[in-house]
Amino acid sequence: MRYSKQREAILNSVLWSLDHPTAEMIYDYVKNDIPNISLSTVYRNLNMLCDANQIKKVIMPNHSERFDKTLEHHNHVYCAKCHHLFDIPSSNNESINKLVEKETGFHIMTYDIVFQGICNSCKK
Amino acid sequence: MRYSKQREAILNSVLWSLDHPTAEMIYDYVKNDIPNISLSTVYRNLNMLCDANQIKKVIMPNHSERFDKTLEHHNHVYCAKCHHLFDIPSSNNESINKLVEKETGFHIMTYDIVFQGICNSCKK
DNA sequence: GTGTAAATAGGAATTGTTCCTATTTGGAGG
DNA sequence: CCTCCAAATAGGAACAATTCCTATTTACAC
Repeated sequence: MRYSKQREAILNSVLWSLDHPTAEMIYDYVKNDIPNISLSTVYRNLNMLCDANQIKKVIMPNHSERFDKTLEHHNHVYCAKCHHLFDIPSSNNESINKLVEKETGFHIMTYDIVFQGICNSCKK
Repeated sequence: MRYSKQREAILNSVLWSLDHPTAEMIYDYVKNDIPNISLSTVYRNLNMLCDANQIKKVIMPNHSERFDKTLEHHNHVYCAKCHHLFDIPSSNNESINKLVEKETGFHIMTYDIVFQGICNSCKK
């Protein structure tokens, strides 16, 4: 993978983000540095960085995909009100994979859990 | 909700299905009975039937949504090779909700788990 | 420097889903 | 049985998210 300043900026915007940005958010942010970057460049590089295991894609049912700098497998909880996505550090990934493998006979490659609810600050 | 033969056919196609059909699959199937049914009618009715708790929508990260005749909350395992989606009957939904509520302070409304891997028959 | 494969910009195309509007239909009340 | 009207439909346009296409630019090996 050859160097490009676009990809560097895209990677940095994910690494520096305190959130789980969408491609659109990354696009808007990187445009400050590289005003004529194109959205397809953002998508292409996000996917390349995922393939290269430098970032992770977070599945978001019925919403656009989000990107995550945290590489370890973990789950997320999504606030139906403020639309923020929060991490849940998870411990026993191996065992849940094994459990499902035993139940189904599948070879499990990956899994994702997205909880949905109302977050603490939205409850008030 | 007033009767319509379109909705009846759509509901039946989900109830009779041995799979987790997509809207497109249901559309193709129902067209046998009602050749000039429109895809928007299929989508509208699938959503109405979900709202009326007669069927369930299954979230499918990066794929089109699927529909399920089984109303109890349960998880799914998706074969990355043959693209079939299988049920995993799950038992302790309450406890996993409570656990996440304790960890995050959220009020959890719902959650979905989709495992991905290679199914038994695709392994061969 | 030069050549070339890889990367980009910009926009078109695709996919999945929802929305819009004129027309049709279920079914309640006469 | 009719009549009426709100609800449902067909058909296609619109939309949102993402991927694809192509001519141009760029990183970097030699």
